[in-house]
Amino acid sequence: MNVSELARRGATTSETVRHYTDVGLLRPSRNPDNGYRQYGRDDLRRLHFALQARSLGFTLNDIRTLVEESESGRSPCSTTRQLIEQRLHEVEQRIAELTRLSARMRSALDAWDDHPDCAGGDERICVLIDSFSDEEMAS
Amino acid sequence: MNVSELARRGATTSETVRHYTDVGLLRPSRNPDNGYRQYGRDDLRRLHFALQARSLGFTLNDIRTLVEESESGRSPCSTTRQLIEQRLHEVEQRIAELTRLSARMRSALDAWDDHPDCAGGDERICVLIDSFSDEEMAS
DNA sequence: GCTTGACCTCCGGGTTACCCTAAGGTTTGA
DNA sequence: TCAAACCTTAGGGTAACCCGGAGGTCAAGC
Repeated sequence: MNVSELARRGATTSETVRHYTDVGLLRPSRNPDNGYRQYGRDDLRRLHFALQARSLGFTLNDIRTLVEESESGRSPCSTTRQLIEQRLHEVEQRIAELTRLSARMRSALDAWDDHPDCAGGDERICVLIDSFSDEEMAS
Repeated sequence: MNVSELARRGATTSETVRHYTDVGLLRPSRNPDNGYRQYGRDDLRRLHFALQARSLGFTLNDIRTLVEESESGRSPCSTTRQLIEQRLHEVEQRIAELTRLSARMRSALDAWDDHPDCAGGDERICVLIDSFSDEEMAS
């Protein structure tokens, strides 16, 4: 496989494949005739993994660590475990936040449709903005 | 309020406040004596809103549009509505993806603990990586 | 009155994970 | 044989910041 085929199979772009190669996540051999990168089955697996881990918010650096450790055949060391646990925890928080915020944005939008009023005075009320202005903690 | 106080009240950093100011989201006056930025109540509201909208994935550019339109006192124009609907839709998808992926990562981690085996052969099995390798679509 | 520490200003470079362009070489199909 | 569609490297650009330096300002303590 060369760049564009790996990209296609991984449902990503050639640039991303090249980038992951540059940072050492993918390790193609080179076609001696023309210098083209040549990827194998493992690269496709790594690419799949990397893309999903990226989506979970791991950095490419962390992903490289995970890949290396996974391929070493050892059990994850405690720092690696922590890395994952930590991220998983953050993802849970993130899901909760996204859920909360999107509900808020939705109702703010509905309210905005109903009264777009941004009363002219000094204490103006702009529905969309004010509904995010933490007035809920006002006792 | 000057920079650091606004930052504190918005639970963010001074750099972020300055950045939002640079891109025109916040519009402080200047203390004529020393040139310090001076923020008011509206800036705090806008800052709150901007931070939450950022967290929902809106760009600073889009946020500026939202703020301007909201403060204009008009109802959201259809493109603005679309902007929000679109983002809300993406957030829903994102929540679903994060949920799916984090469950997968969790079970991959558990499996990795159980058998760290990365069999030496050509077709090696690295639990963590392979569990993201889309083998589920293999009938 | 003077120093100290914590602010402030602007400016320019660094970060991450890419994307895009340019200038060239290669391969493939009509 | 020629064009389209690949490939290479090298470089710059992007968003939303973070960080550092050089220098001005300000409130507190001695």
